[in-house]
Amino acid sequence: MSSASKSETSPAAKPAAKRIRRTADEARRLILDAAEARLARQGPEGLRLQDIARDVGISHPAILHHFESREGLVRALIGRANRQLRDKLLSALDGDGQGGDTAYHIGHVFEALSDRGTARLLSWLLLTGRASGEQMEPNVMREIVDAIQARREDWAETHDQPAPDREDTLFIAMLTASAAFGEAIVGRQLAEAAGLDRDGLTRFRLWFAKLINDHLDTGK
Amino acid sequence: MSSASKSETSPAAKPAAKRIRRTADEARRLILDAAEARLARQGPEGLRLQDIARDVGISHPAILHHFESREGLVRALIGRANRQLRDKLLSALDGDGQGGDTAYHIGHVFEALSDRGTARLLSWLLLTGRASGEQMEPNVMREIVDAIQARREDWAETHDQPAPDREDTLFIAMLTASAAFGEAIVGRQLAEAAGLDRDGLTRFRLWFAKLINDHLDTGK
DNA sequence: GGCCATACTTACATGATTGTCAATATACCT
DNA sequence: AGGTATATTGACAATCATGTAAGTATGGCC
Repeated sequence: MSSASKSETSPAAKPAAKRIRRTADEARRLILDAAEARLARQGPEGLRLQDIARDVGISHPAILHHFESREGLVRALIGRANRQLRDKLLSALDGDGQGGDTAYHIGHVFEALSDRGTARLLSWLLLTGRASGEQMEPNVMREIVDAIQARREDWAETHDQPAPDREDTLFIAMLTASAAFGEAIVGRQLAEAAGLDRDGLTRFRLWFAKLINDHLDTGK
Repeated sequence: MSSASKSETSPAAKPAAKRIRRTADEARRLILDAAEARLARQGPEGLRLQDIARDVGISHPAILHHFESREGLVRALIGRANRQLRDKLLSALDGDGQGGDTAYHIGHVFEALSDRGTARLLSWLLLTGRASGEQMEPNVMREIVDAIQARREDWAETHDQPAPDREDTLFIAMLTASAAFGEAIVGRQLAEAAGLDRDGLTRFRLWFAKLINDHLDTGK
């Protein structure tokens, strides 16, 4: 009845002649990678210790050894995803090569957020009720808004325009974040349903950047 | 170690003196309601037959009796959510009291989509890999785009303007859908992280409607 | 009032999944 | 080389979730 799901036996492990021993960090990294991949592909229900272990090529107690419990693994996953997202976002904003092109940065933020893996991971966490909100991106969100706002104020000053409203900037950020998240989740289906071709999504992102750009120019 | 999750024993059922017997339809409805509530609150992992049964006040085999299997229940849930969303969207577009105010309709669509329950449910389905895309809203998406496009063309004609680009309309719809979905999932956290008060989200929606409106006026 | 269909229940079977434990092997250090 | 810390394993235990079977009670119908 189902096409392809459940256990998904990976044809990896064999009689396993010699035992491989990694450093703890390396092992943790591999496990988290595998877990993240499963999560992105199959959703929360695909997050089974046995499966992840098989993906990595180890036995499942090894995972418990490194993370104590399944919950521990999940928490580690949350932590790493948060850090990755944070880094991506901040570096997206750091790209200062483009002078005052705010929309350019918005585009980068959009891409950072709409990365399938990260967005889906975080979405799941939010849907599950984890990600208490404090550990989310409380400061990051503010940092980003501040960065964009600073840019807009610079631009306004050099062009002899009135200073932009801060809430307007905040809303731009929220829209970008929401849209990027949403796109990561329903984007494919939406595009498909609308009969949009492969690079339709690319055009969509450009269109969005332009929309924001126009708003920046006209709005104030 | 966890705040409040797991089984969440509802203090409902008691020695249950008399046995309640509902019509099959009524029973199915109650079960689906309970399942949907659990899903919205706890995510996929909260979708356990025992828990749902307890919520309704019945025993878990009763659920199996009505839906055959857990999968059957999930499918029924999908079907109902799709129908509900479809109805909401179409009725949002039917509100023809507002003449040619396209943004007004966009706002309604946004609200229909960003309903927490529905959006989270559908998100989970998409994340899980169900919702094959055919059963999604293939025609609905097109219907909506067509409806908006028709409106825009009417408006353009009466105002002696060039006809609007259809892809532009499509992108507006995609942005609205993505943003609404995203908002339903990360909206709270985002607003919280940004230090936005309770009706900040309302202002955000208005702001978005205005953004679209401006685009409609200026864009072409 | 008696009969029938069926919503519902209790008790049990089955399978899968997390977690524990003692034992083993490998990298590193002296 | 030998010793030690620990990454890793296989076998087992405990729990839990779905699903089955058989019997019970209730509403509708004649």
